[in-house]
Amino acid sequence: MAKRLTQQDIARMAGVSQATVSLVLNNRTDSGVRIAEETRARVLEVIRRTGYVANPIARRLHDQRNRILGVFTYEAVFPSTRADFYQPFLEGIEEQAEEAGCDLLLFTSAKATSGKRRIFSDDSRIRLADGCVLLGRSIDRDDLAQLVTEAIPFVSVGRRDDAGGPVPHIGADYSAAVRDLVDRAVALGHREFAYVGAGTGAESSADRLRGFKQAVAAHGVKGTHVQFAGLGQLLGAGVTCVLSEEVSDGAALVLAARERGLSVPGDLSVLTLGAATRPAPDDVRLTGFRIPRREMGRRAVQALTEVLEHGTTPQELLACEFVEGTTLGHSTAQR
Amino acid sequence: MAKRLTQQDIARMAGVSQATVSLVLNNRTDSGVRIAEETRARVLEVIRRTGYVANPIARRLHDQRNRILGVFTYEAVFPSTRADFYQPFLEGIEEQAEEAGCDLLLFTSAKATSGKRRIFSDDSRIRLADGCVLLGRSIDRDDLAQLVTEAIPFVSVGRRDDAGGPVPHIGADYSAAVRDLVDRAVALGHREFAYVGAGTGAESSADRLRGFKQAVAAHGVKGTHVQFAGLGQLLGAGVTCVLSEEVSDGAALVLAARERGLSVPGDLSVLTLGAATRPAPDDVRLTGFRIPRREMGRRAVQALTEVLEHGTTPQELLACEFVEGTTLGHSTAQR
DNA sequence: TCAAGATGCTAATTCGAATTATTACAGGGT
DNA sequence: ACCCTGTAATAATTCGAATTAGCATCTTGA
Repeated sequence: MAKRLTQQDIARMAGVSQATVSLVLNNRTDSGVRIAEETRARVLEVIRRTGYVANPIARRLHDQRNRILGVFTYEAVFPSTRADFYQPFLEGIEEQAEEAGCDLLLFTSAKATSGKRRIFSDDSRIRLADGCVLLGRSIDRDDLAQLVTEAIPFVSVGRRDDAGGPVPHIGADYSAAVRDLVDRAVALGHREFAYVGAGTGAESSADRLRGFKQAVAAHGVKGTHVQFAGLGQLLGAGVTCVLSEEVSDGAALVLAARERGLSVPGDLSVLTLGAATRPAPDDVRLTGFRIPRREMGRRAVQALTEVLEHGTTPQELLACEFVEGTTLGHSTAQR
Repeated sequence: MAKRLTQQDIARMAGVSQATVSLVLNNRTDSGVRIAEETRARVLEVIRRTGYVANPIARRLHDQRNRILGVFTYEAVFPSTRADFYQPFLEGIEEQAEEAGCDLLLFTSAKATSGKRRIFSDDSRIRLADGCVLLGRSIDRDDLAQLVTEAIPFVSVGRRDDAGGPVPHIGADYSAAVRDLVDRAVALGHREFAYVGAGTGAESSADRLRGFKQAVAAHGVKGTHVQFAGLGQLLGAGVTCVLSEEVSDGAALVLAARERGLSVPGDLSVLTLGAATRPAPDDVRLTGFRIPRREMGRRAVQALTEVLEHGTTPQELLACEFVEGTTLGHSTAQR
């Protein structure tokens, strides 16, 4: 196995110094650098003959930039059970990284005792990358705080509360999206709402519930929040419009209603708030909104670039697009 | 932007020399190297506090080991149109990398003029990783040859012909899998076969066709090869069993036959050879074989480890598993 | 003829970590 | 006082390329 050629080798063959080879290679013609045409040709000829290519490692060492962007997730991203959730984000991330000429480093080595990955373990490799994109429904508070205090350049995909300082993020404006849904439902005559879902824990859940509460307050209508809900309780409470955090829960409600001989949206409207931690049946076309996952991925990488270049703390919420399904209709409840 | 910490910085903080930090970091306790427990603890404490991680670039410049494995594909892997193909491979790769404690570097930066990625461009970053897994139906011959001549540690997922030397690979034994299918069909009375598909170009295609030709020759039965085939031509030629390289083509043949009022496998048997470059309808349960994609990914990473440790050139073909569908039956052709 | 200026190239340094050779210092034995 | 042996840490060098300062050499112009 022939050892890889170095600039020193080329220099010897061309009878010049290593510095000259470097200058010729980088075509440096600017201030104070001059190489005789004859010499330049001679060096280029040797390079051509040998097929020499500069060692990118050495080059990067000098440039102080690895052009590597890290992607951290608490779990493997490729298994098909996770793919539905991660893929759109990663698609955007990959796209933008490609545009920026950066490679993506997946922190597959991050393994903790419990099986779940941790950003900071005994031998954290997070700093391998120039910066890092964080992906996941919720992110460990301590990890976040440490990222902030250690001033590691990173951007979270998804809004995050402060953790010992503002957390750079590109999120989805769930709050506005939910308000919009309530607005539409109110316009269709609905006055009795229910929010089904955690509404707490992850920021994304809290944001949705907050939007819900703001909207019902603004319209002066009735809105209740339940973590889990059977169809019976909801109907018994006089609810005419249900907002379900989880897509699959919403779909289940629709199916349950139909089994009871009820019409959706004739007797009950069901809206979904886009959370898809579980696979959902695709035969129910729920009305709700689309989370701009791919765009979030793209913007996160762009934001990370800004962090790296200017040390800023970008925070942005992207709008969710209304999705016209078949599960929102006029309220039929008597006033 | 906060500059990245160096060993020098750690050394200053701990009141020792850079060399000491390096020794502590690498836990060097072998011949002639001694660090007092007290000093070691002090250094480790600073490292822990700062979250310092060695610059992979510098590290790699000196020796060669990052615990970073590269993954090269000629196209983006996350878009949903590609995901079906890449995902199972990547799942295996990720799994094994996690086990090996390595991070994965996706070469998203590799961009060429034509839009299609190239392994070796002006500024190839392939050497950033310890080694590299190559993924794709077909891989550029020149790229392969250069990998071999430059002695870059890599393993191809999928068998590859020699390219200026043997190419390390973990492939699927398409040849044997196709022979097995023909064997089964012959046992059911089939004597007139047709192979539909490229049968050339990518090694995976050539292997399938080769297996087909070997099998029909061994059984002394009739076998023709057509790139594309209409159902009419096949039936007109007396074919009773069709082997379709592409899953979607096979499915299309089945649907076409049924539209003509023919029974599959009553009047015609259709086998698929597992190539899935296009999405296929999932309502046709084709008989054929399963390509062990995930296992190939796993083995490829294992093989890469061997390459890195022993400089070997592993070549292995994994068996494909027979898939009992509903499209292979007894031949009804008169003898 | 000599200083000023242009030209062409190279020596030396830098990047960050790993490694080898070497130094500094303690205590023990004679 | 002297040498010897451990012990603990550091100085110096290496990897390959990029860059800056600077050294020769050759023209000019007065």
